[in-house]
Amino acid sequence: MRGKRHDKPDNCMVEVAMEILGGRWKLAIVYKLLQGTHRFGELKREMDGITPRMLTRQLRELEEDGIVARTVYPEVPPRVEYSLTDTGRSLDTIVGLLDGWGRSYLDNHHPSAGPGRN
Amino acid sequence: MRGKRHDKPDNCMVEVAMEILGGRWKLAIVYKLLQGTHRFGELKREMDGITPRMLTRQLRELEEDGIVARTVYPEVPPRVEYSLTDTGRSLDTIVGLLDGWGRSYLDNHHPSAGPGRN
DNA sequence: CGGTATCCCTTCCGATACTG
DNA sequence: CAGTATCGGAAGGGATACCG
Repeated sequence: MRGKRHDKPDNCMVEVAMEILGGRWKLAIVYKLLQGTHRFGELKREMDGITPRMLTRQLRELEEDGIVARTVYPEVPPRVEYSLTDTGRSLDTIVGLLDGWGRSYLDNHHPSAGPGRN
Repeated sequence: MRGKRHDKPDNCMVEVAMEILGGRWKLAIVYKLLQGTHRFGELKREMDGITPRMLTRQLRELEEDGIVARTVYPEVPPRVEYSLTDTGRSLDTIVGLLDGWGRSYLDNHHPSAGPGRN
């Protein structure tokens, strides 16, 4: 999903969004940060199963793409806070709709009976 | 993005949507099909650079996930038409917003000057 | 606390050639 | 026309251990 950076002379710009948000934990992070600023450790604790390596990587990529802002406080012990940029906050509606869509998807395809190729 | 099928007892269902829509060509396909039913060859011609193998795979996965409906007409030469299910059409708003977001993202991060880690 | 470094496996996905 | 078969590279991402 990465590698070809947003070079889409295409008709449809959906893929641009996907290149930026397509990572395994990207939207989950944005979702958390929509609720407010978080420290590294907070995110790590609240995102079930993520390794520090992955959290760092995804945060750095979101930062480079202008979605997340990283603030380092020169204290001991170190404190680093992550928040959304304006661009990041502009994902509010979309993330909300995706969350709702996923929710109702799990309903309609009632997980009790659903096979779900696995 | 695939493999762990929609098993998210989590707080946020965004990842469910991502597992379904996260493929390289998935949303581009949905985007096309939102404009109406298409035949295999039509999609292939209109989606720049996609190989038949990839088109088949992504269509099949979308079908298994209940997004796309596949209709085979027993004719010679063969004709197969792809359209969206109700679930697929329910992505209309989201796809539109993602498209708009990608578009304005490319603007704000004016591609003329933007470095874009590559 | 907030990360890195290393290793390695899996999945994705593109190229190419072939088929009913 | 609408696919399949096979191959192989590359990116994504998890486990574990260590660092300033």
